[in-house]
Amino acid sequence: MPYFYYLPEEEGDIERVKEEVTRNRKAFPKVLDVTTETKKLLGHPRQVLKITCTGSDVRSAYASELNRIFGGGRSFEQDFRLSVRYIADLMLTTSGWNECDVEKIKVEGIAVDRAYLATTVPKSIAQDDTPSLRVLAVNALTVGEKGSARPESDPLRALALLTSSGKSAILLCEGGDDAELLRGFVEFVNRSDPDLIVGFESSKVDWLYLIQRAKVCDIKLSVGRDASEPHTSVYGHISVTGRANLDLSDVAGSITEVKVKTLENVAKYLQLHSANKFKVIDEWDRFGLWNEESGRRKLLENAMGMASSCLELAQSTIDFPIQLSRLTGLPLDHVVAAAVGFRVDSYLVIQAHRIGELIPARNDQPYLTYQGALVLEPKPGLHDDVAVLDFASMYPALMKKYNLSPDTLVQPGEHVPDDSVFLIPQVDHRFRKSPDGFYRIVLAVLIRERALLAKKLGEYTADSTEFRVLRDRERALKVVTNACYGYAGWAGARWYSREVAESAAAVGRETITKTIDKARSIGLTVIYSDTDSLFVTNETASIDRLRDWAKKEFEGIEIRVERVYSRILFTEAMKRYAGLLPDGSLDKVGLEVVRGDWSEIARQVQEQVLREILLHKSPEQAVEVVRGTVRRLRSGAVPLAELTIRKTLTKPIERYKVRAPHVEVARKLMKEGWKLAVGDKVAYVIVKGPGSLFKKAKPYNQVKPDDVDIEYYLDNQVKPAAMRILEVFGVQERQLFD
DNA sequence: AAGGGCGCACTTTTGA
DNA sequence: TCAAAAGTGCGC
Repeated sequence: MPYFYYLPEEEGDIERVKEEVTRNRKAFPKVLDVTTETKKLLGHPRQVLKITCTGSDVRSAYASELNRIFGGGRSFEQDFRLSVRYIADLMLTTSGWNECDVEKIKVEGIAVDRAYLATTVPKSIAQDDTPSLRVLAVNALTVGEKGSARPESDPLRALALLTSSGKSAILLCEGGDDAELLRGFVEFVNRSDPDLIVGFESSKVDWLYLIQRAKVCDIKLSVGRDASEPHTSVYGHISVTGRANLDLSDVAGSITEVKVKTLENVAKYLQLHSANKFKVIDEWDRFGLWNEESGRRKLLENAMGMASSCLELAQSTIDFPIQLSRLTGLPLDHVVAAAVGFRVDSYLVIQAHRIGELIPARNDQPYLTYQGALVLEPKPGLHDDVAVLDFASMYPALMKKYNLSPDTLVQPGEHVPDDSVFLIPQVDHRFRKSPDGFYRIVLAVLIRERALLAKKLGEYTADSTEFRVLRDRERALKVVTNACYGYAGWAGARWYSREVAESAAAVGRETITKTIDKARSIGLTVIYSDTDSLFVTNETASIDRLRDWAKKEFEGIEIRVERVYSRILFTEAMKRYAGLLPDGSLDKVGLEVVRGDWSEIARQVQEQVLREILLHKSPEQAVEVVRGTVRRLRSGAVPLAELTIRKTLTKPIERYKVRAPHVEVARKLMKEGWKLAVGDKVAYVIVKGPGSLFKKAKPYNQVKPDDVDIEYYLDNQVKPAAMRILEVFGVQERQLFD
């Protein structure tokens, strides 16, 4: 049954409140039971009332009513969804196994193999295997005559469907009526009865379109296991009852190596077999293709190729979200859609419940910034044989070590013995050494579990199923552990504490500063440092000494050699460098070449320059390479695709205060009927013409090769990308041009 | 019905 | 003409 907690302002009031809630049936008609319980509020035991109701919808109203009558009291957990309540109370495993006694029953209208009535309370059991799940991949083809397709008037042209058991269908809309297509979709889903439904950007594109079209055609999109229709739910995802509907672009979002996150790019990066079976075809090219036979065939083949890639992507990546779901207690479809902060939040809620803590509501606090990490100015130039040392999980380790937590924070002015607290340098916050704070309790569990898993991993070979399960579980633990620091500093967090985050950053700075000083004092050259890492000359004896020193000095926080560069190049800029790894590959950090907002031609030329420099130490050759690119550009031989610049719309178009090129292009496209939303990338090319740059930016598909402003690309793309590196070697700009 | 933190580099626009 | 502000995307 739904319940919430009420903590009166004065402890003595508890009986009075209890009496009121029990007797006043007029104000609290749906109260079922009231009991007194001992819970903890930030570690302090408190007597609270547990008020059980007959409906979940009245809890918030009753909580406010109590506040109105008694004033000053606080209520807790009145906004919990019942499903969350159930999972937390029974400590059930999400996306895992739980056990209970059952009786077989018959139910109507629910598409399941068998139905049982639980006769005992379910209990989580230690069983790790994942059953094989039926997967359905969906890809919708929309075509708009002028601009983006509009669900109010444009029918859904086709729908590619493919299941893990190999059934496939392309549902086509002939003429203007897609009602038959929609009915076919509902039938296909129900016949194949998938556990997972997957797509790419499906919550933003495919489902929205399907739902809208179903409304227009007055068709019930009964694809849930209870024949219900899809509905929008938390974290902006689309929920299908009884099935997990996953938008795989959420999974792809965490792959930082892929800059433009199209299905095509993700599939290629992951080397999926299906990667070459399709190409993402831009919206504006579709209308032309759709209206001629070979084009239409291509579009349909492509749609099926995308569905097959979605299926493969789901099968190859689903294990990690499953482990993340188990760890955080969020259902699979929620955990995929939820941002990092909400994953941590859910994990903490369950842990808090486990130790009897009252769970505060999420409420947006006023936002205060604080000083963060330390970055050292690099020593510019080429360096041979450089080791990168770093502290493993520095912030969580420090939060645990110094017991940084809202419940251990000593208020300013509060008198406590100096030796009973950790005094944090620079920021002067104090934290009690005991008892263990909430973050310490939670982080200790996370860190211990992870160490255990790492050990267990060694017992299996890398190709075994067990290994993969354990590795994904370890990754889930890592993600949640490392996000705790950011979570603590997030104003929307339930356990938000600027002091905690600020202190973690401060002890982080202290730790790395001490280590830098020590490294220098024992003769290591420190070339660069950022947050928790140290780039030093690779002298193993001294590094071992530093490691031993750190082990003693920081007890429990270890330095490891993360990697060694045979050769590394720094400019004067922080957070930007490139290194040569022993296997001959280049590691590029922060430079234009890894940024998504530079043209391909600029990135290419920088990559080539870096190669010449790092592999052959030859600025002269590098200059030749750039000159070659300059000639190619001038001759008009560089295709438009390499000149396209992409920038993201980070807010609604009307909120922009500045006429930036990508914003202007977005405005133009929207006027022409294209749909653009926050998060979309705008692709443009700079063309010849007078005036500011924003006047010369054109949508890349509307540009003819002769229009391109080659001078812009020479001066503002190729030159800066190349000179960023070459200026370190004294190369002059004019050497790049004739 | 939502999206962890700060530090830094860099381009382009804006406004004096 | 120039510094500040806006905007983006990166590193950790």
